Amino acid sequence: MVSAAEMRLGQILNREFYARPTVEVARDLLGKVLVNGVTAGIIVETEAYLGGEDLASHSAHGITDRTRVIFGPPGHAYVYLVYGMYECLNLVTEPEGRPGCVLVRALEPIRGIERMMGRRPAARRLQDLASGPGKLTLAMGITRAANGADVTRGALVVREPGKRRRLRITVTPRIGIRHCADWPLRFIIPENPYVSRVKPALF
DNA sequence: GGTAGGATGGGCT
DNA sequence: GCCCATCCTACCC
Repeated sequence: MVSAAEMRLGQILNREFYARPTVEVARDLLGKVLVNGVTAGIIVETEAYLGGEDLASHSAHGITDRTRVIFGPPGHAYVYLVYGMYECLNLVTEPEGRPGCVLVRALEPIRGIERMMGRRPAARRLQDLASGPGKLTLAMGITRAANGADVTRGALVVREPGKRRRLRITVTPRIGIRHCADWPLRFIIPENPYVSRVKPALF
């Protein structure tokens, strides 16, 4: 899926990138490269979690110890535990004070693949390494220790790919939620085999 | 190919 | 006490 030339990485996404409407950031993160230490993967699936009427968002009931990061400055990681077992990585969006974040749901692994496989013994194929929010954090070694971390510097960052490419993007409802279950807030690179699962396109 | 059910613990009412 | 932004295994076509 990815040529050797494309594995060369570009600039780290800066805070301005994240300080925008959540939906724009979610779309624009597709094709970018998530890096944590020696491991890296191309982001192929994201979901936007908004403020306001979006009751699926953790921020929907206001600021708590857990949700404080989502209201904080953009360009930071929000990592939480789901179902008592798995951790999910979000990137905080919008100007400081406004809630919003993007759930990173799937990656096409490009660097540190051996390392990722060691962390994901259940994965039988490359396609299963990081094709889901819980799988991705396991493979990349991202834990709640990274909650609140600045993703514009340090070990955990997002970079431009070496070669920019025009992407086809499909919009679908978000996965695994009860509230606002039909809102068009999931973004995928449709032909990419590392997407977590197929769901009918809306547009 | 497909899905039902269980593991497991924090957050919040 | 209930609700989960999930994943894996077993089992069934």
